[in-house]
Amino acid sequence: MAESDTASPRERYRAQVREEIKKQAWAQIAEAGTSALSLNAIAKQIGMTGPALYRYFANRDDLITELIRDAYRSLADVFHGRAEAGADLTELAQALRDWALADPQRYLLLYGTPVPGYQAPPDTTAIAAELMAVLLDAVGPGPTPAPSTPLHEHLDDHRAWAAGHPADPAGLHTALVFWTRLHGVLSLELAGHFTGMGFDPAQLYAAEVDAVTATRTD
Amino acid sequence: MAESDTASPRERYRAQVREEIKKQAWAQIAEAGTSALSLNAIAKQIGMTGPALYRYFANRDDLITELIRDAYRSLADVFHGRAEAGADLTELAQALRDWALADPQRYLLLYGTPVPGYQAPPDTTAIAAELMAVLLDAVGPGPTPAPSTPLHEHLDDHRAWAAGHPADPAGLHTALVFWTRLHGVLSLELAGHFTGMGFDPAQLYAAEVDAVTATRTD
DNA sequence: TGTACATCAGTGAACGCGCGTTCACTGATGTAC
DNA sequence: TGTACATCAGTGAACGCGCGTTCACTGATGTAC
Repeated sequence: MAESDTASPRERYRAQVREEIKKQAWAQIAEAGTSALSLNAIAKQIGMTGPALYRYFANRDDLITELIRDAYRSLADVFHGRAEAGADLTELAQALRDWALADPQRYLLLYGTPVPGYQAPPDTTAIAAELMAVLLDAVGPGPTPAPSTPLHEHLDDHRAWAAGHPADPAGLHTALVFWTRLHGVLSLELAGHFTGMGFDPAQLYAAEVDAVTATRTD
Repeated sequence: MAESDTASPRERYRAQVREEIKKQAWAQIAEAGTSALSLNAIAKQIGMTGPALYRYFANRDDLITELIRDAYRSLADVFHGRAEAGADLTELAQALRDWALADPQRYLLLYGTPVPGYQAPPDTTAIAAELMAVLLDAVGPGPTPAPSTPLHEHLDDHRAWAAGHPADPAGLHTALVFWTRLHGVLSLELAGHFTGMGFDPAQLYAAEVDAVTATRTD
């Protein structure tokens, strides 16, 4: 930890307590969802009184914002790490699934039903854009000539979200369906909508991954 | 209304108040999500006191259950109606999208992040199975011979959820991806994850619908 | 048609609870001379 | 090395609020003779 060299003991202690608060917050979210997250309950859990938390977070929304930021950061780090190791779309998809299953509520905090009345801070959308960039890199250049569709033209006209990435329109499409199709399977699985149906969601997921990569090699 | 012939005035009044309670409940859900649904607030909104609602619903969970049931019923009715009119997968997909956009929170109540600690009653899963049956009917018989994949074999081995429907394995797959892919686009759209990206979700949805039907005509 | 009784919708008070948040304070830790 | 002062983490009491739910009750509506 590079900070511990320059940080004073007090600063290190502060950082430690902040981490403990967040850890307990995640535990609570995992148990009963984000809407049930309570500052008083967290404080009790770590042996403090409620008001003490206000030394570390301005208020409840501030804490949630930090959790969302951490979650995005965590996923972005995983993606970066895999991408630097030369991962293709299939490996990124596997990493996404592993990350989601490791902590379902963390995934749902980012991509599930939004917390009512909560507005995400601008820097989280910046990290989301970062994720998109990794995805577009992994999509890579497509076979030429890519047959153009109405959607491809539409995406080519509205590519602001690609943040200057030079992907061809078909690549933009592939990145989007990577996101939507895998989210489709994952979110229904995490919400428990497949329980009792009997089949293995992992196999459906794998087939969707194949279908996504196929949009690129057709 | 066939009931109004046999129902006593008191019974009709009861049904009327029940409807009003549910209507206000939906209004509240639309405004702040299901977790913010409050019996006292509903009562105040319709000019009653809180305890009065207990004449109509045993408790808060009971009311939510009824709302979920109504939502499933509504979607199932739409599907049945379109199917009887001979709708194909594309038209069912359009109906699904229209239904979801007409009341996003209603869609999210069924397919969004589950209410923590809430257990859906068995009869809602029965309606969900009904929806699947309509979908499998619309998928129809496929081109022969359908090339078999590992997933197809897996689905053929775990087809309990198809409730005896004679669909071929490829058809089971198509029905599943109809569900997961369209949910993928819809849920991200409803959660606001496309806002600010600039492109039109409807066009991405349409392309996904085409891709789903293509899994059947390949 | 009129009276006696039963049904039942809705009220108001109350219970116990937990929430986020503020505020004045104590006491330990760190800093400056 | 020792003393004086500043910083600041955490407490405990309090505020106002809304929640789900129960209970004994009033008063209107329906039923039976």
